[in-house]
Amino acid sequence: MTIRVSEAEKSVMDVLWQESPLSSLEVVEKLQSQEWSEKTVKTFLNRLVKKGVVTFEKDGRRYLYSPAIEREEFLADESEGFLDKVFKGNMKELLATFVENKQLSQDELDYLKGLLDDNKGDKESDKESDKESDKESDKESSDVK
Amino acid sequence: MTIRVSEAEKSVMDVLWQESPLSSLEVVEKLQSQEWSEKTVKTFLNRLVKKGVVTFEKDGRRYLYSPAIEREEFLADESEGFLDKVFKGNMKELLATFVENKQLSQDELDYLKGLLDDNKGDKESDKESDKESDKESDKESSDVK
DNA sequence: TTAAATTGATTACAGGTGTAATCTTTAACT
DNA sequence: AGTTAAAGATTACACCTGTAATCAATTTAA
Repeated sequence: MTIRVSEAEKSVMDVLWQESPLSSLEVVEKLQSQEWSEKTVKTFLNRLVKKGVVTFEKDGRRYLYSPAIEREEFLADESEGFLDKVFKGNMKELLATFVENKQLSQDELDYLKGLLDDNKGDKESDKESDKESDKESDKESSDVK
Repeated sequence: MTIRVSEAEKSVMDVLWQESPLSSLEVVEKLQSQEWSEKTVKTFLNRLVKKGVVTFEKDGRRYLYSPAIEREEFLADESEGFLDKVFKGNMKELLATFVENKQLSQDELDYLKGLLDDNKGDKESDKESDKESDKESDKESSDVK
């Protein structure tokens, strides 16, 4: 089940999630830091298309690529898998590991507390909203799906 | 980075972390749910030893295996990697994904709040691991890959 | 003491992944 | 229209992983 996307391929997905559609060369450019040959990146794009997580539309001789799955959905999937595989589903232990090991910043702490409050109040409702990641300082109402 | 332990190998580590030392057959037993042949499990033990994350002592004809790394250390490593690779280091987004997607139980929420309070008290001091500290540094550069 | 059984070591093999190079097609230039 | 250069498709190849089977050494049973 759940889509299998390798590490390197994830990097490619990340650039497409940032902006799309993009030609293969544009993707290559955005991945300069990885020092991958253009050929390598094209291989990844190819594999991603085969896996059905990236689509493309023709534009003359070249393709313009776009993600076929949403980032949030993907992250949720990955997180679920990580929780199960590494922490055997023990959410408390996972949280403890992150909180204790990473020494959260005050900002992150506040953010998290906000999340908790929302979450608690939310316990019964079921709403739809749209947020974008990264909200500095105080947060108000950011909840997703 | 550092230690690379595959999924299947992690399952083996899990049983050794639960109890050790164990003979290969005891490990196989504890992994019945996985429906792996005894041969398969032995392969994993072998690879884990080669990777330096499991040690053994001879007991007559057979080996008794034990983890060579601590579970907490391993979890921290994995978590760090997950944060970086999947969330590109964005801790807030990671937390949000877990909290929002998993609908934490009241129990988990309380637990997390407790963690946060502890963590906050820590905010100015500069100490290391306070929790379950049984820190015996057996620095043995056993690293693969 | 030999044979049998058990245990770890070695080998196998296909599918995924990182990392490309080469092949093929076709838009584009002369 | 023919040639070419660029884009995607195909092929390559070694290492990792899942999943074992077979080999070899050695303990134990006959």
